Amino acid sequence: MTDRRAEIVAAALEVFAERGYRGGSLATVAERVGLTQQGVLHYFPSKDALLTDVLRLRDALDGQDASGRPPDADVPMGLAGVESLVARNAARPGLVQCFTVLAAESVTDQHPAHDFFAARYRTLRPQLAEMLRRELGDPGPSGLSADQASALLIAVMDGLQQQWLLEPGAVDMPALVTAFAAVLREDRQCGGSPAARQLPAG
Amino acid sequence: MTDRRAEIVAAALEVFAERGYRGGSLATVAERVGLTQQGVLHYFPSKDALLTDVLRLRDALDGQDASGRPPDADVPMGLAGVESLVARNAARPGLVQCFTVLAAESVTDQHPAHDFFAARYRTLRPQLAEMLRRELGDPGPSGLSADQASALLIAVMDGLQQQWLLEPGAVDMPALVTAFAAVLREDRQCGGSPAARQLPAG
DNA sequence: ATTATCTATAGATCTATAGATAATGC
DNA sequence: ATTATCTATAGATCTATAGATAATGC
Repeated sequence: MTDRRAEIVAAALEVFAERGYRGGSLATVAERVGLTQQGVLHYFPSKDALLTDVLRLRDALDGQDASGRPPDADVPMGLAGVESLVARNAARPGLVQCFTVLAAESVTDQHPAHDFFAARYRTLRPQLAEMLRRELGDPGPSGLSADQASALLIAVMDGLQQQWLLEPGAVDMPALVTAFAAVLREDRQCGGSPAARQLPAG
Repeated sequence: MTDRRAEIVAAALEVFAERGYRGGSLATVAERVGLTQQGVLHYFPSKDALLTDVLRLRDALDGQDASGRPPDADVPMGLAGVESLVARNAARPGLVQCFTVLAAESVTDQHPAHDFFAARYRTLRPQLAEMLRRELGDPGPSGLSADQASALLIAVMDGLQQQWLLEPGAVDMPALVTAFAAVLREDRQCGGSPAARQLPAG
């Protein structure tokens, strides 16, 4: 059954979040779904194959936006969509932890997720840059080029996750991403004096 | 000899960078310094103790600024100092990788570096915030509070490292950090029209 | 005496393969 | 027949302890 496979992938996502890929064992995954380690290997030919499906699941979950729209909708995510994605992630610490831990682990030697994450960032940077270009111009009101703003926005999201996972109460991820987005949009007073306020021409 | 200890710690930093803490073995560290695994354990009572010294070394290396000033100088690092630290780190991928990999791994269950990294961020955020408050005011010219700018600046540095480690040629860390710092300082045109440019009162 | 190393080894793991057994679906 | 699951087990690791041996420093 595909049910069983999905159950195993969900358990593996948890286990990899808690211990990383190298530190998480098939036996632990098996235990959570009430199987032996060999039972898990009936559904996946290897631990690597299981990881591949976990990464696929993560993408699928992330692709759904708040309204539950399918991941491959014709309308791509805007800056507001990024903000709402972060808000949603703040309620899914397990998913965030899995992503953060595996992404960092993937930079290590011969890690099976290396190509996945390299491709993900290589794709995501120009995609977000294109979105920013469309919404804010290039350079945007902040003075950053769309390419710069894209790399920085991704960095902000990843970096805040790291801090948030270590001390959830100390870091308000959605508020900080929104504050950063506001800086990119420059919707704030200009020059420090309220009287001097000028709205961008766009 | 303390020489030997330092040699072992340096090798361990490399190994943990390449494979993480859980994935890096004492045997690999030993091999690099021409000892057996038991020889390494003559100098460190456990793998954990070795990790503790690696984290200490990282702090020591980071504390030195470009001019080689000692880490506990009375004059704390300013925003320009952060920029030059990033520029220096861009030439030390091994050190950066060790930090990034261990920091992410430290959020996993019962990781021996958890408290180290939690304390590091808990300390660093208010320190950087205080620096930003002094240099840029609170809120700063970008409209961000010093606390927000501090968390975001740390996130930018950590997040860019992740992208840079996966594809070094695609991400110019120092330039991006400098661009972000420029946004915090708002040293760019205001409102889009050169004539309307206003310098902050500070 | 102390320090630096080594060999030997206990005791846990871990992944993956082989092959048995039971249940399900033609 | 195929699918799901288990037991058994090979073959690698890994950390840490015990205790031998050689070299160094009083």
